[in-house]
Amino acid sequence: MPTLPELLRDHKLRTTSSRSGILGIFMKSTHALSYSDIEKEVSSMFDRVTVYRTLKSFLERGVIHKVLDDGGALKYALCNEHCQEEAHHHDHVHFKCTQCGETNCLEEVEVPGVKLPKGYISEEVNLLIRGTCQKCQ
Amino acid sequence: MPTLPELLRDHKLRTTSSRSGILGIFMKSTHALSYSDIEKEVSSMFDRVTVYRTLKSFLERGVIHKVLDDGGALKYALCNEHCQEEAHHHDHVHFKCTQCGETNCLEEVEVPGVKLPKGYISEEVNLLIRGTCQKCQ
DNA sequence: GGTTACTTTGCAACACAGTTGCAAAAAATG
DNA sequence: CATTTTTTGCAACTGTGTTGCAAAGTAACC
Repeated sequence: MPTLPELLRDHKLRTTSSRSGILGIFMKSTHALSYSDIEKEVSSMFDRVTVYRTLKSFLERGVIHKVLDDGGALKYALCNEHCQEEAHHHDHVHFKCTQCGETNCLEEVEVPGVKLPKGYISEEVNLLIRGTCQKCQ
Repeated sequence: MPTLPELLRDHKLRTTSSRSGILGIFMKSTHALSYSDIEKEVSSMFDRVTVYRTLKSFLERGVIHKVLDDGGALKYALCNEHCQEEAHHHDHVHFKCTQCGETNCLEEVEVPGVKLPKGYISEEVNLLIRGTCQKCQ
């Protein structure tokens, strides 16, 4: 498991205070974060635009990936070993709790193979399950 | 297959020109529609707010369902027999073409069963596959 | 058909997500 | 430490989606 500055260097990103700050938030979070989740923690330190541009850099370099949401705002989560640059399979299973609103990446659950009609070529599979999580019962 | 006014009546919605107009657009479309797709066609007839409120009514009464999108705007599509009020299983497989941007409901493809870790209770499963469609190769 | 009750519409205004251009500040490189 | 390149902050903007309120429309009943 690489350290924070290593993670930035590995993805060819300069170390700046906003990148360290925002990456740190991702590293200590157990669930996917929306822009506003991040804003809340860093609004006094960095400009809105900087937060968005930092997220964009992280996405482009494969540090984080998008997590779909049903209607609400897009969320973001750290990539694990399985979705790094080389392997890059980017198939994800996410669980959104309708009670607490948290979205978790379910690493344990494997994406089931889907047989597409002929002519369709799959690049990325995203499975979003809505329901109730352990904490909220 | 019910007619347009029947469809409205079946879902306990009054017949108004905006509902007829917008439902008509859904009925003749082969793919999921975003708000702006609809806006383009009806902006001269109805106010923005009316379009949003019509979509909201359709969602609440089960005429249409949300179609997830990766980052872009949310889309909407007509419910078929499988996702009507009673049965209401609401599990969907959608395919978004990264070339043309169109999103289709894949009725033929069945949602694969997913084994969740204990404690998670599933209510709705949404599978979004990104890739290239038949038309765009 | 006309009156009443209730729903829907349009307008104005707002909240939030996300983007772009540009000049100033901060990194990396020699 | 000077130069090049990247990153940041500010202002301004686009787009999605919502809310309050008064006016218009729909349905239902006499």
